[in-house]
Amino acid sequence: MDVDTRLVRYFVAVADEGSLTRAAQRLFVSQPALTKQIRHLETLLGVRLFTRSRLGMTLTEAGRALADRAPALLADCDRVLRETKSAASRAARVLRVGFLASAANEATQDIIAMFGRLRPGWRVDMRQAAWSNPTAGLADGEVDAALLRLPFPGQDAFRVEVLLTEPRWVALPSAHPLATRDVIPFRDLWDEPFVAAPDETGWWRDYWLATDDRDGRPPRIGATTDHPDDWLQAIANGYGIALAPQSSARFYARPGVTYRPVTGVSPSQVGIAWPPEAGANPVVQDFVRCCLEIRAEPLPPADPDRADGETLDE
Amino acid sequence: MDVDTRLVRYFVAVADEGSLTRAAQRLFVSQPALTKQIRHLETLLGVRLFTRSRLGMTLTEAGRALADRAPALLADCDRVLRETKSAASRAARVLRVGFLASAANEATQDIIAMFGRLRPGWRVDMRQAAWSNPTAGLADGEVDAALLRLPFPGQDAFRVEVLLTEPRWVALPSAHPLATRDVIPFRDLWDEPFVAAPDETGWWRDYWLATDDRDGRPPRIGATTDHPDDWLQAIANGYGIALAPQSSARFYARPGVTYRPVTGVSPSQVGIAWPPEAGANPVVQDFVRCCLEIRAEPLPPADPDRADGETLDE
DNA sequence: TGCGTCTATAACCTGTTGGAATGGATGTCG
DNA sequence: CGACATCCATTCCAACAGGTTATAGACGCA
Repeated sequence: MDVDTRLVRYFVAVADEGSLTRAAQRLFVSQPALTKQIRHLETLLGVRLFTRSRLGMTLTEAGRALADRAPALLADCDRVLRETKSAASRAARVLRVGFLASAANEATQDIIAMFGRLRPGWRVDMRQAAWSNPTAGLADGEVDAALLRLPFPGQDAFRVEVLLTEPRWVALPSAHPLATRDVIPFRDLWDEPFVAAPDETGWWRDYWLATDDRDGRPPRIGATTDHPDDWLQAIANGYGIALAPQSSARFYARPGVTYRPVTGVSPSQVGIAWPPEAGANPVVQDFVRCCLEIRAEPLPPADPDRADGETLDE
Repeated sequence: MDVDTRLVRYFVAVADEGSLTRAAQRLFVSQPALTKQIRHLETLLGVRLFTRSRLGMTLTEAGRALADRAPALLADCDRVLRETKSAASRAARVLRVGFLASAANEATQDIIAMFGRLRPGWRVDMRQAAWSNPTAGLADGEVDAALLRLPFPGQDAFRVEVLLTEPRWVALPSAHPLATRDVIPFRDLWDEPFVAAPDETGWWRDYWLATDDRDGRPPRIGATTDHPDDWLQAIANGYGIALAPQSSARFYARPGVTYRPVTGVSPSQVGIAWPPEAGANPVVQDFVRCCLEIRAEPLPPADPDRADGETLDE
């Protein structure tokens, strides 16, 4: 009795949504494909999992039994695969650290340097992730730890420590009328077109559109990008504006793009996250400890440009 | 990151056997197919799981990590699917009981009758299994409990109670020279061709060939069958002889087939088995209780033919 | 009556799986 | 030393499974 975990994930999506159509778009497959797969799962088990109606798909008792147990099963599955990949990198003495562009900053090199002293012989492999991968590879075991903007989707399944908190600013085309203002209230930006992250990032996309701070009215989308370079390009080209952490003003400075402080949006946080099972991995623990130490007492700046910007968290 | 459980099972087999070739025949696939699948799993994970050599396949550290965790994962998977199927039959008020032909006997009807009084409204669905399915569907959740000959492959994963112990006899073509003897020492049968269960039953096949009682010399196979009817037919046709529980002499009497007691082979046991998770299912518990009650005090025989044969266990 | 919202079905394309045959490297035994 | 056994890898081919688009059918609602 072999069941592809994909089938189970499909099942969970349909059970969650109560509808093939909606589940299909959440999974980025066509509705007929989902129909077939769910039927396939049912014949595989010899059990009817849903009762169909015009209103959608309702779980049968058997379906309910599976829906109750499947998420834990899938999580176990993911954990085992993560542990396997982690064992491989451990054997090679490589610590894989994922990061979203906006989550790395000046402190990162200090962290790596400190880790290097703590664990000579180990190599840190920093992997930048696209925004469509909001856990930077943590979820599928591609990395042992990740520097992320908080919150991130699925955060509850991981261990997280906050490293810093900083205000969100806005990035505008330099020619934009508001670019001359010193500080911009967010509500003045409600009707501006935004450069957004791809749909499939869900939560992440909404966070950077600040949908919570718009008083319910929907954002206008001027462009969608998946990478910092495209993002800057889109803003410079005037396709739209975007919120960004304050530190982007230094890291992603570019002619044609101007950054300005914004009032009326909550600040953003950077955190270090690692999978729960890495609690048993002393190397990951050491890396996390480096992050926390650097947070507590940043190394003395080698360069005066270094010390501006972040507000330490605590 | 979706991995078919089939891939994991393949991996476990190769890890166990330390060889693609041997694992392939255990899995009843060709060796090239296995080669491809293992490579596929490796590229899927982005991790080398084995180091290849002329001596076979050796686990890498990552492979060891996976091999340590995979069996539990697969067991969880099977359990969840079993529970799903079980929920379905429970909702329909059906108790599914599997049995191997030779494990059902006169007591079975008494058990069902007793269960019927204990659980009115419930239906017992008795499902005879082929010998190629030595757990009678217990392993893949097709049944809630099973009447089996002991021991059976994978027995440790289930709860088992012994119901009766009876000697093994031999079934011969009536025209066979030995058919005139009252009792036959097993060693007189060592060189006879046997009608055996299919290869893939492994343990089960060996048990009924009594390979343990042959002093190391290999059995001769005259024919292979997967079902009682074929089995009787093969014996009647003279393709070979076979060991069988004493009670077969009554249940599988047929012109052209003669049963005789045999000395020098261990007796056979019948047991009731159920999955550990069914401990939470009172209906399964009731059925097991019926089995044990009938074992302890068989109902008074309605027919004089009924009481011969079995030796009660304890 | 026409529209929107569901699921089911049909026709089609492609990638993957599995089988048989074969190759190549390496030991082993007479 | 040569024949043979034992591994894994490769190639070629047939079958199938999974995906897509387009469309049908059922139903409630304005």
